[in-house]
Amino acid sequence: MTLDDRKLDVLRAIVEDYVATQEPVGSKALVERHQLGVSPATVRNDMAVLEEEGYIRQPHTSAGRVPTDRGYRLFVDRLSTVKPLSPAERRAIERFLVGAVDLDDVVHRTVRLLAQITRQVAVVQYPSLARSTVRHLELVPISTTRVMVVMIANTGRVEQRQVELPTPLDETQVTTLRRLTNEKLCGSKLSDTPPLVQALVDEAPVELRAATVALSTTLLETLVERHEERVALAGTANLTRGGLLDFQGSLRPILEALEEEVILLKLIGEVEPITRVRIGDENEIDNLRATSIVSAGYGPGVTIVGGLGVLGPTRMDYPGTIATVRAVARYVGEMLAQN
Amino acid sequence: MTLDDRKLDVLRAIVEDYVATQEPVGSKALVERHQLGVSPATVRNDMAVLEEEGYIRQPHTSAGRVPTDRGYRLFVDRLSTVKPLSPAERRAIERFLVGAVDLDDVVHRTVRLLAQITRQVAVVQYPSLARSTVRHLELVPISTTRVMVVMIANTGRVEQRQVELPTPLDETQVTTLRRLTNEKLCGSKLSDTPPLVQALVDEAPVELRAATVALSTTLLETLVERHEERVALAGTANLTRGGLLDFQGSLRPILEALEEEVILLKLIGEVEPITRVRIGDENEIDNLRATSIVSAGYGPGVTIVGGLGVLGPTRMDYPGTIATVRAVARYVGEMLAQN
DNA sequence: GACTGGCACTCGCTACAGTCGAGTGCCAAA
DNA sequence: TTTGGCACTCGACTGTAGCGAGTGCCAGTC
Repeated sequence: MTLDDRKLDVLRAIVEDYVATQEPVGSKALVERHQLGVSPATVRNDMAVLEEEGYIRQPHTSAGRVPTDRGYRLFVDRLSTVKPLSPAERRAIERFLVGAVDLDDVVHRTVRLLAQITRQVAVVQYPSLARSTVRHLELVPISTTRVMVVMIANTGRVEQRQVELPTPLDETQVTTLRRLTNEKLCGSKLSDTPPLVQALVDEAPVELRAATVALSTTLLETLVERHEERVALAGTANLTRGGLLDFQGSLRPILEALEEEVILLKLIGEVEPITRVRIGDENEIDNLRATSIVSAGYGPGVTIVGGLGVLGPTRMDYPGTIATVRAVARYVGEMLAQN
Repeated sequence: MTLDDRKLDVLRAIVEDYVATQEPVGSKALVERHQLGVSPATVRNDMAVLEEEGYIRQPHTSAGRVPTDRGYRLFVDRLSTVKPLSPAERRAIERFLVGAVDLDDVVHRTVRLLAQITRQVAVVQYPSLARSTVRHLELVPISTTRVMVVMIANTGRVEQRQVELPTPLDETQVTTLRRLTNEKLCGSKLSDTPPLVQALVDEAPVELRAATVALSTTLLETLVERHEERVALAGTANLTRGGLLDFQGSLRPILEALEEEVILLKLIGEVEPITRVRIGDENEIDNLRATSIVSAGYGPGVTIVGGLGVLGPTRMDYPGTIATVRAVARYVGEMLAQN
């Protein structure tokens, strides 16, 4: 059976009320708070249908209704309109992000901003190395048999590793090596480097061959293979909002999941600029079956270099959260483009 | 009145039992579990005295006794002997720390290790810049009017900032500037740099004067004044251990405090190599009055470059935690010394 | 045929009373 | 100084009863 308009209105009203009050909503309260134009009895009939279809459920026989994950999904897909940000929020975002001195700074400010506006847990991925291009590779001699290689990416990320050299190099040899690697790798995407690095080794003059091998091994191992993603997290205290009602009193599994970078990356590592919503059970991580995640990709212009998002109880203000995440992602992208 | 030995034994037994069971301990249970050689009635008399002196208290009239902060303090100062680490723990520490490729890696491994062994929240401060010396300053041209300055410290920390130049510089000028700054600043402690930076500006050739000013302003502002401390955190999920009994059910204030770097630094930013214990109310941070913190300084050799520590309920295994924190601090120091 | 008012029913929540038992303080005797 | 005994306290648990929000169903109405 297909749901008629009024039933959808009822579902929308239930979601809105439940999100606002955190209490199961009954037929009488519903007609009082919304202009549905029908009596409680009618609403009850509609509710029975909605329950049969799996969009709402009763915690106990004599209680009101609560949306199911499926109900939230329908709400998000068809019943809600994206809430425009208030001018105050808009200004807050702008003010928060200007004056960042540093990529680290941008990321930290962003994650705190997101947590503060949405009042939920915020996660921001650093621009992915795999989607960055090399702007410069610097070799800094630490001792005669050790150099620190510093890679600066176009996204502002800076990564460094120490490389142990098989043979000592003098100053001019380091300079040559620096020139060669930069000529070869500058401007290329990090994910495309393996063949370039190979070429670098092949073309290196004999006396630098061994050093080049050591250098390229480190580069490939640390930057490409274990491709070094990073994330920032803020707002975990917001999980305690709403007392023990959300998450049936146990933050444990959620806090555990949030400590795993791999999991966070899976949640917010977006490839597309689309705002994505994962509701409760739709989530792949078992520990997070009671939460919803709203995430979006960001990047300068149209390319996406990383993801960011927000995690909260399934009972969340989806329209508001979606709007905020989307807006913040856009602003961060602009921030990066200026760089 | 001064406490005789048996009363101290009773206090020690109460602390140990309470830490183990998390339940108020009564006189009968106490004589059953410990060889005190006296009857419950005698223990009750001792307990009355200990309570009068403020070392223990009764949650309610008909309940057993629970140590007060003051009781824990006495226990830590005079009644506990540092528990030697088990060989397994020792091995775990060693295995965990070898193979770290990077300062970031060392810090992250350390903080996870600490959280895992102590089963509490762990905090590790990155080596403080204020106590590091400059190993190398690298200038990387981003455009003709922009350079990225990368500072490499002897502790392995690497910090970078972009500097906007008032006038364009060519390749050779950048090289000169690099040479000048390195000659001036290499090997000096970061906290001692202000006069050196001033000298650098004064001695710079005219055509580099403006650039030097811009560079030194950035250096002073970001590295010295806001002296850029960083911390890593792990194990927040351990706060939920022991159900809602610790922290009277509200993790909120604690999670909030843990999000503030400033607070974390106040807690574990040690100057001395001593293991320090702060118990409950002794803490300056209001949000953390229900927690205890065990912290220690670490560094290569005898110098201290940073702090690390552990945070948990006042009801914690002090001897074990102290031993672990101390051992981890020492191993991290050795790690850094090898570098 | 859709909607509505009425009604019986369910069941979680709260209040209250009663019982149990761990633990205490005190006292007199050893 | 220690100990056994005893009366007392009070939290935890159990069972009962009443309340009320909310439901499903049905007969009547538009």
